[in-house]
Amino acid sequence: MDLVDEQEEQAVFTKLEADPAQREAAVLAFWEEHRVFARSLEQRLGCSRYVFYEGPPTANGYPHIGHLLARLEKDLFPRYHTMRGRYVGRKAGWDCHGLPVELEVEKQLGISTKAEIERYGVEEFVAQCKGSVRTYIRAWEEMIRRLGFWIDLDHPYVTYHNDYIETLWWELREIHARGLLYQGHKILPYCPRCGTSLSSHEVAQGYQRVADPSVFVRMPLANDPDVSLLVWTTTPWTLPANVAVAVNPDAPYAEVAYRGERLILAAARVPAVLGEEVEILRVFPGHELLHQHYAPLYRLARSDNAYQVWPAAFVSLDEGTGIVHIAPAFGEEDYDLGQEKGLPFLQPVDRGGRFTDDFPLAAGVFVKDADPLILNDLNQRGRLFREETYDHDYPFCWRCDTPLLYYALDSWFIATTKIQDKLIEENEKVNWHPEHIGRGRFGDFLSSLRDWALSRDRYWGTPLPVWICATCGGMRVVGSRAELVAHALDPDLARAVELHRPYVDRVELRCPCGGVMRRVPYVLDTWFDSGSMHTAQWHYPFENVDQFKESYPADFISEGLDQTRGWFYTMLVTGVLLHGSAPYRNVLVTGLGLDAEGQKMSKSRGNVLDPMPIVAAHGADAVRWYLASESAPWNERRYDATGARQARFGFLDTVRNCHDFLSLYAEIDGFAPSTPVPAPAERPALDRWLRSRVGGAVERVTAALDGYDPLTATREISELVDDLSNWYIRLSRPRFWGEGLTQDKLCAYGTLYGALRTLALLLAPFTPFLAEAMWASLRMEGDPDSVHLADWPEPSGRDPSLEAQMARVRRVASLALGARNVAKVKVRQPLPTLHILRQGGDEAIPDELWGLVRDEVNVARIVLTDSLDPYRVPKVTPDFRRLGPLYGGLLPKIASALSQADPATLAADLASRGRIEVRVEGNPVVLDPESVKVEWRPAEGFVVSTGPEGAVALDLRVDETLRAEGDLRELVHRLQLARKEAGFLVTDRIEIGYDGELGEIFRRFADRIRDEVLAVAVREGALPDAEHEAELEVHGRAGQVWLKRSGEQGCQRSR
RNA sequence: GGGUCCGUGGCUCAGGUGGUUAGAGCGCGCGCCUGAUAAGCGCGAGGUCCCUGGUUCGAGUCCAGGCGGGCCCA
Repeated sequence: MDLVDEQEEQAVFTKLEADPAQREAAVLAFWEEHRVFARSLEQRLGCSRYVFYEGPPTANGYPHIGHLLARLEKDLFPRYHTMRGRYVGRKAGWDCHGLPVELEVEKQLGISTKAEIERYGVEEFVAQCKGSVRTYIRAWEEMIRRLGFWIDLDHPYVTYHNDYIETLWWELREIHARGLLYQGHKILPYCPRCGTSLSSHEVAQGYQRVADPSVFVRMPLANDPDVSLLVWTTTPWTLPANVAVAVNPDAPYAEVAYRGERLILAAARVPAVLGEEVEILRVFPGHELLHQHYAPLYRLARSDNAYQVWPAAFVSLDEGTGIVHIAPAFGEEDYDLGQEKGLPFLQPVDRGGRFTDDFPLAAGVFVKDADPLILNDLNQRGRLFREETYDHDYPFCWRCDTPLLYYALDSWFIATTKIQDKLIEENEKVNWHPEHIGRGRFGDFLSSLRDWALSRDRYWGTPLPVWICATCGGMRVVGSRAELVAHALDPDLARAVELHRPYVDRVELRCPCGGVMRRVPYVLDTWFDSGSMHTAQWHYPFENVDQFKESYPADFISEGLDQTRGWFYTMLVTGVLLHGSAPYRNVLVTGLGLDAEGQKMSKSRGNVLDPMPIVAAHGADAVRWYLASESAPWNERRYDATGARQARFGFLDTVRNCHDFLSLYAEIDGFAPSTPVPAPAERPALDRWLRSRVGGAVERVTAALDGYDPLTATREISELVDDLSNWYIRLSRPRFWGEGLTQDKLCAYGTLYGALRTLALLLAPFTPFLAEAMWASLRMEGDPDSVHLADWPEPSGRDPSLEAQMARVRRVASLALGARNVAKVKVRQPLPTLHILRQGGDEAIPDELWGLVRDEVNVARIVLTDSLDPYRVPKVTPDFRRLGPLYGGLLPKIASALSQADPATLAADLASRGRIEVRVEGNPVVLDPESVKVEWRPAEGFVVSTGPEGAVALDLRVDETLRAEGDLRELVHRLQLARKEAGFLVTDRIEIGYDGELGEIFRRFADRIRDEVLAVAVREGALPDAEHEAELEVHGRAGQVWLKRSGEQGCQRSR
């Protein structure tokens, strides 16, 4: 199927392919063959830009349905703004470096430690990383193409390419030039499995709730061993490295007697830790404890300075004992205190997280596994006071799930804290959707910034471009390939070298002092890669200076909520550092994907839903529409496979049916887009209404998309389609049935055609395939060959008062059909009158609109009335619960009196005088409205339907004329069914023979029957050569009919 | 412990600035229609709007507290 008529002849409407897979395959081929994406860009060259940045997928796993939502937004808005006349460049990108990729390769190779990687060979390992990345990129490309996500996959930025890395080097030299790059020895979260530190935004990805030990130990005072300091920790494995304890010097501490021993702890903590069963011996300020020595748990430190009490501001009185265990190697505050007080630094744990021989009790044991050994030992030695468990959140490695340890490490940092104010200021200019992310989650993060720990002790990443002189210690941050070559001992090597480990490590530089400089062994936090794409995607400043300048900052980015601390953050930092302003203006945050049980979808949990089978079954449009229309983008959502199914059958197929309805009749009538039709203002009210209705939808969809609210946009489109299908087309069907292109029919064609055209345009960003297929059918000469090359529609033809009147008329029709339903009277049976309770504005509604109700409800006339009381009767009964206590035994008599009184009078009195009076045993009884219940029942021969939006009464009294009319319609219906059973075409002319009691109807309505069922002859008696024969019964009158096709077939078609 | 979002019929979700009888789709039940027909339409059942207080003539909506869940941070 080719979507375009190559001869550029008058386009002819075609039924749309019903199978989504085939339809979309044809559209994809069309896009490919006619370079539609490229042309959608080319035709906007020179127009104002709408700048989009692609957040690069991490090429270390297959895409799942949770990734689709952000991808959809990233396609939808660029498509929309392209149609609005902007140039929306969309460079794809791939995030290729980092631990995740190394981890994948480790798994494939069946290894898990850095030592094994070294043995395997870094060169080969890095090559494997590259290969792994390519595999996943291909899978992503396939998904992106199939879903109709338009992004330039042929010219992506790739974070492992030399050019990309060169820009990153340039950035680091800039940062260094401003004095913001430094090397520090800090306590950092460290993954012992991966053998590297993590930055705060990485740590943020991996908190889990776990039960850890909560341990109290005794530290007997050196000068009074009968008294022990009570110390609390949740990490028993750090106790061997204890070198001090800290107290709050200004807080009161207590010495207490507890079960025969004497303990010291913060007075405020006594009740929580020791309960009631305690005797307070004395209370004294914390500073009295300062410099007291205590007996260590393990004497690993030899210094005299060890094992005494120090003051510290961070000591909390909200938990623990107010006496804090200090191990400088394992905590940031501990480390700082150690530096300040010159405490010994014990590090009995190696880089793999195992105790060293310095601590023989658990040498070689992973620290977390050593907890029981240590606790058991302390218990035996009488130092363990209490052991409990404690539920809290503890950070785990975001990729390999190993518990992180806090470790003193050498690392390179960017001093983000120095630009904190600027970051906050720039963030305030960003338009966040939803708004609360920007000030809440993200704003909070910015106000509690730490310096960015940039270096990683790994292999597959951007090499940190820092060379250090072995002789003088001098340092150079290399900012370009040229600079590398200029200072290299071997310039040829430097010119050709791949900017990766281990190759780049072989490049040595000459130091001004004459010494040799070697590169430090680190690679960068991979977030620095993706976070720099605003600049590095262009290889700026080495190339594309103009490109860069025209596309900074982005007008629009959209990624998942989990990128708050990831890409959103690192982009902001690098953008502000290098260019002095936020790199994006509008951020649309998408919610997380959960599985059907509400669990976060993630590769490690194994609960990911592969979108491709769903796409194969229901189509990309169905998945897209489902994602866009289900909920606000930022809501987290549970995915289930039925969503796309519903979108397909509930929405897309309705759209398709609307289109196919047009094409069916247009083919019969030979209507084409170029066929002249009456001007919109000349058309019937129904047509003018639809035009206004479409114009309103255009207005509202446009406003919603301008406000980054795709949910409202889809809702507007859904309602439009519903109105189109269930009101306009339904009511207009008879207009298409008659023969020939009458004026009215031309009006209907023109209107329906125009509505479908606009609908295709509105749908284009959301369901680009269906929109394209519709456009291929609907486009006229001079139109672009793709809907995606067309301009977004302008609202036109608005007539708000007509829309309001139509809304009113529809509600009346709905009430009336409800009434028929209650009365169980088929719509085929005409009824005499519909009485409508008058509302404000009803007088102004033209009869043309009421006529639609008349036809829809099948009544002879419509009457507006100020009261429905003539068509219903009240029934007044006492409120037994209320009156019982008052009247007791008299109540049944009151009830009987009420039932005998004239109900209409009672109701009228109640309404006009607010009370009613009945006589019971000769005495008057007065009842107020609260004492009675009034139920309304329809009067004999009527049915009344009321709702919040109005009320109608339907007269069910059918006279002989109407009865006969009903018979006719029933008979015609049966004959049409018989035609269909016989397998005749809709346009076939037939002959009919009849026999039996039915003859009465045939004789009375012979002409009308002929017209309705396209019969050329109707006569009594069997047709000898009948093609079809049927027994029929209409309202008790039985008979037989014979059908055959006549010679003059398909005259309508042949015209 | 802090921040933030969410908690509305069986399911998935809407419900600006508080205002009659709280909606939609799907599912379910009952019908209608039959020249869009492996389509179309209507009606109905089904809800303590998480809980408790408060403000108000009036609270799903505003305020406070709590409970449950998600995410993020300590």
